[in-house]
Amino acid sequence: MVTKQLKGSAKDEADVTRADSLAREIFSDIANKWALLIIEAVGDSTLRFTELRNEIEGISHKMLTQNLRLLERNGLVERTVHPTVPPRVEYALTEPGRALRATVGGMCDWTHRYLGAIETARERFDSA
Amino acid sequence: MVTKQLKGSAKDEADVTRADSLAREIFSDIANKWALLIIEAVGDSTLRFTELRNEIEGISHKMLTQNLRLLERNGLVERTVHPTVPPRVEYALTEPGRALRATVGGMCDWTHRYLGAIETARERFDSA
DNA sequence: CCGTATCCTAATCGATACTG
DNA sequence: CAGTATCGATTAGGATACGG
Repeated sequence: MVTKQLKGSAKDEADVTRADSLAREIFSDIANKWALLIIEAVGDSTLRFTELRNEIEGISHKMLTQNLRLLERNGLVERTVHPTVPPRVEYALTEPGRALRATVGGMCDWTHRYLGAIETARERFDSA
Repeated sequence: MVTKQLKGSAKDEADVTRADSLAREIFSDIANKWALLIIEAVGDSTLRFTELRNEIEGISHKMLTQNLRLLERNGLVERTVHPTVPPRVEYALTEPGRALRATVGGMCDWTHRYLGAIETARERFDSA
């Protein structure tokens, strides 16, 4: 259960408690706008920093590096530096990254599928 | 493409541009830790405010109401007020909400599935 | 080209108190 | 019980500048 974590620490449950806490931590790392958009943007490609920046509308230099580091740390993204000058740095999804990408793709599909329904819901809500 | 939005407004592309911008807006609403955890927590149940609060470890009163409003506004969650005293307010997923829940469930499964791999990746990363 | 660091503003969040 | 409002404190995030 990702919705639960850190609970009391009866010695027998110490491990599952730790796992829950870790699960939540990972979930919190991943479940944010920029991280998910990056995963979606990389997809099956191998992209350079600047290419990613152009691919993801509105992301700042800082947010991109920050989230790429985060994804790299959690092993979702692999970073390859080509020691040329000027440097060439490429990003690609790892196996875990591609696995997550499947569900992120689902979220994107969902967004488009329900776009109209959501717009209507918003209008109803806002006029109340 | 959820990764793109607001682009230039050549009159022919005005509609798709608007749709992209809306898609991104919705995606940003939804792709946050608390919103996703709430969706996961509600699931197929009908839960009261306090039940939800207990279900989601670490969420504050404020974050819960705030995100419930957000989900309600976007038509993912249905709010039912029973005019008793004390009041009884129940939350359940709508059809769009349940559809999204499927993919959120996928994210949670993913988290548990790759827990070990991620922990290892982190250790490697942190010792560098 | 890519990354880090700094500064500064805006947004987030928790705690608390108050209403129906 | 559920919701709103307010207030500090923390953090996120953009802009900029500089180094490899």
